[in-house]
Amino acid sequence: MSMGEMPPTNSDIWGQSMSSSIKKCKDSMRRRFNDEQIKSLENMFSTESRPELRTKQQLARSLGLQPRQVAIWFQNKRARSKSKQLELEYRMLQMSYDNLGSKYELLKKEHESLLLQLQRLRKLTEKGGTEEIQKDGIKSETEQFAPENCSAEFGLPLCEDNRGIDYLGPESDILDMAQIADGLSEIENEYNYESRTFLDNSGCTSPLWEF
DNA sequence: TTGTGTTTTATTGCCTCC
DNA sequence: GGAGGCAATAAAACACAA
Repeated sequence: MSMGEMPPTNSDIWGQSMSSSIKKCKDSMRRRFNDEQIKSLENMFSTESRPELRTKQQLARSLGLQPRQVAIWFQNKRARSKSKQLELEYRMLQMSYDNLGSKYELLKKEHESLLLQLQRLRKLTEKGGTEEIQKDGIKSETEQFAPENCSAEFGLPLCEDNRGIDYLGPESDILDMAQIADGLSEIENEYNYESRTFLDNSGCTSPLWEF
């Protein structure tokens, strides 16, 4: 096509009644819509993604297109829009998943540290208290578990209120805690199993899922 | 220039709704 | 049953690196 030559309009190309040979020929002359046409179509789409037949006919007339072309454009546009939306949702879910994963790892570490603490405490109670240990010149257990030492000892973040090990209360309570620790170990197995399936839980109400 | 990947326009076949 | 929508797909148009 020479520079000054007018390109065939889309309505010239897309007659409704065409023989297959003509259709093939005209098919090979397919043109993309021009900027003005795209702009108008986009404008209409932004206000109404499924316009009525009459609206599509009016738009087609004003743009020099066949109504069918306009209908198809809207159909394709809806499909593109939907896939973009899906892509966006996928990215958001991915971010949420990563976020949840790192949170889980933190909780797991904290859980392991707590189990370790309980094990040490259990040993302490089995040995019969702190006096014997102090006799051997070893640092007293209460000293070891002082809040200021907890973090360095176990790699465990201190409690927000810095209650540390004192929070556990008297030794009779510690015995109960040791029993709980046994239960915890069993629960941990289930926990690990559930952690593999927690994302399947459609009833999850965590705010992490709400953007 | 050409090979390749992406985008855009159009078709086909199936489904739903009135 | 016809109209319109959607998913899948074809094929032309386009972009771009080598």
